[in-house]
Amino acid sequence: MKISSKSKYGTRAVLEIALNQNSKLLTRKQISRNQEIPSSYLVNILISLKAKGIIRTIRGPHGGYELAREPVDITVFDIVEVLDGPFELSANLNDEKNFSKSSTSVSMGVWTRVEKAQGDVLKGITINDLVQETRNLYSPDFSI
Amino acid sequence: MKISSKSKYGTRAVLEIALNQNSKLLTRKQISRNQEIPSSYLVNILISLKAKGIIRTIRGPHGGYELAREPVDITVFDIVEVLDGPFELSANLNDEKNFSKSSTSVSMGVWTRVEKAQGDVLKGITINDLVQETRNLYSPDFSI
DNA sequence: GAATAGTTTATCAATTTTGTAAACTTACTT
DNA sequence: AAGTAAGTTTACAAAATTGATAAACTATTC
Repeated sequence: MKISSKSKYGTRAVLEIALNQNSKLLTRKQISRNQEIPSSYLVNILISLKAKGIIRTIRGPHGGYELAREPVDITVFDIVEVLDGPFELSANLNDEKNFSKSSTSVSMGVWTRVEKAQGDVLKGITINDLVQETRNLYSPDFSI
Repeated sequence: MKISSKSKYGTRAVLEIALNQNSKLLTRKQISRNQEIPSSYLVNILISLKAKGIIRTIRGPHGGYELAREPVDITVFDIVEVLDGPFELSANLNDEKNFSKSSTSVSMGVWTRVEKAQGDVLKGITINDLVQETRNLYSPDFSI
């Protein structure tokens, strides 16, 4: 799997929405401006995130985007899988055809292990974690 | 970082050379045939591997390729770094420009952790490991 | 010096990624 | 009900990357 800028944009967009979840809906324009993501590219990303049930929308005037689940229930893996997925381990199978050859099946095991490690890291980070980290950076705890 | 088929070809090529290291040099044609890698694509891969000191060559008739280091001293990370690198963690810095913004620097931390996890897996697997695994598959130990 | 095998360089086609545009739908407001 | 602000859908296109190929070149052996 690859983590393209689409996933990076997507993660920042969801984080942006999460950071404002108590105030109001965010419009695409606001997300685009605050996170410096091309607005017409952001369209595609938001649509995908909605389709996967990560964000929710309200149309019409005063509409916008909000989270569909609690930040603690959204992992970065969820976002990356939508935007750069599918993250299935079997993806490698199509890649290296002749896996009857033992050297091929052995090397395949390497890529499988790498993907698993990636996935584990991404599954271990929730949007809530990122919100907390961001708040800590913004107003750090200056306890001596 | 992404692991393209270039790295996959490269790993199989080095493994192929390692599996034959006691017998003789392997020509590009042999590697190409045995591992089903397009010969003219393999050229580029072998050149890169040589430049990085992973393999060594002898030119002229009866020439070919051999390992430049012991299989136990070549990790898959070495190979992937040559062919899909650079694997530097700072690569993300160019990616997400405005990292003065705290949400950006927070999300960057995610990708850094993913790359680190990937790298750790790749650094933990040597060509010697792959040779052993391949031999085990080829003539397994049938102890009841 | 002829044959073999690696080297270098340049190019090209296919794919993927990134980004844009325009017509369309929904829903609020007056 | 009309106007407007928002999200939706579809299609397309530019840019970058990847995968692959070819041809001229250099070194080495016999």
